[in-house]
Amino acid sequence: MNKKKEILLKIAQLLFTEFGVAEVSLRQIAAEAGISHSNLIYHFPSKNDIIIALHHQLMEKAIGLNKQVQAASHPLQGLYHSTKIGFTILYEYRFLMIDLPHILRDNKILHNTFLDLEKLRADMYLIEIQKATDQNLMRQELYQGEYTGLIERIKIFSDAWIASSAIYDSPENNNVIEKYIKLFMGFFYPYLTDMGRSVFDEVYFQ
Amino acid sequence: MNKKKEILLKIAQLLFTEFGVAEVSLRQIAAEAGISHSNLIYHFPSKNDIIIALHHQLMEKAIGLNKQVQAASHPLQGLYHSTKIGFTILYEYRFLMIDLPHILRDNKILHNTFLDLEKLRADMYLIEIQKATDQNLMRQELYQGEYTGLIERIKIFSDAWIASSAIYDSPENNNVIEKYIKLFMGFFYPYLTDMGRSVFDEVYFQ
DNA sequence: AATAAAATAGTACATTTGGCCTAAATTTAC
DNA sequence: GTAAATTTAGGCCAAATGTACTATTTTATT
Repeated sequence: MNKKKEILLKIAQLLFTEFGVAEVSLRQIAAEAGISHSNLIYHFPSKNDIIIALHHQLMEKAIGLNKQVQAASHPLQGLYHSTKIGFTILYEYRFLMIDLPHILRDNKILHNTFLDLEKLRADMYLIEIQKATDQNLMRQELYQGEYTGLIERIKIFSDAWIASSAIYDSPENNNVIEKYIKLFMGFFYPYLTDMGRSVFDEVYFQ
Repeated sequence: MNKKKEILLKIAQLLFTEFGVAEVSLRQIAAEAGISHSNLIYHFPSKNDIIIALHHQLMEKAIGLNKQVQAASHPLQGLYHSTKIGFTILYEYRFLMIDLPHILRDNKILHNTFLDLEKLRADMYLIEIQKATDQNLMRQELYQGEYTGLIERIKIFSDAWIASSAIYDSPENNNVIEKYIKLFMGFFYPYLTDMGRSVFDEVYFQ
């Protein structure tokens, strides 16, 4: 990726975050970058191209940083750390999440990428939960599909917390990430065994 | 409310649902209604006025229909029925939920109305949970603020399931409401006592 | 240094959109 | 039946936006 393009993307990202994707025009981005409208178009023919490039950046970061947390001592710790990192990265690119339904509607490629990624994540959660039940950290299902349902709820939460934050949290609040990580971890608590809870407390309150 | 205005609102609602609020212009709505652009503006000076009117309709319906479920025999039943009705109404006006962050950002009045309503709902949930623990249908909190966290997650889910559905579910799927009601009810299951679970199964699988 | 490629700016155009004003038509009220 | 009001339509304007084309400047390559 070109140095110049990265600067332009950074500016676009900041504007999108502050005003929303729909409210920012290519001309505004160009003005903010101190270049001409035509020049911006030379680099990114349309707003969609900018969004795709930013989305690509996000994916790269997510993959890169996730490698650091492969070796977790137990499932709950891995869950906690990958959540923390994932949420932090996502928050940087929160304009994507706030506009998610629109962006994906307008963009078949991103939509498919997104669906693939979500599928991977769902599988990952299923494996982690499986590990946790094997190690007697989480209890067995009380009914068929209980944990599948949990994962569905988790997915919705993961996609939605940023939009929710935009509605409920004041812009000055800079503890939002912690707040939503805590809420996220709360999803698992009622499924934990006694042993699971003591491990959980240990991980969570280091 | 004027008869003519109601027709116009219905048309706007359908267009918003199909294409999204941002993508529909006043001229399109007017064209669809078979009237002139100026005439539509005579009734609704701006798109915002249409959105506010539709939001008002939604509130009226929600209040009206909720009166029918005041007398529930026990907390879980009340929760289930009010969820069912609430979700059904909300789905009719799903364009509001899909665009929620944008609409509320552009509209201080709606934003405040929304926050007030969410506060009421949170209180309602707290009361229902209190009732359920008193009647030994739900267990006591395992830690301070456990149920407050649950309610927060429930709120996010309630605000987000429609947007999530727009991403994950195919448009032909007309069982989405049932799907998300089921997921919603799953929030409570791990907190239920043995007695609570038998009551739950009774309510849920009538 | 010369030449090709890449980057930048300027301009112009068509389209869309919200807003505004005026005039005609229709309905309502007396 | 007539006057007043409400409702409707048409036209016009200004701003914004995406898009395309051309010309100039800068950078890279040899």
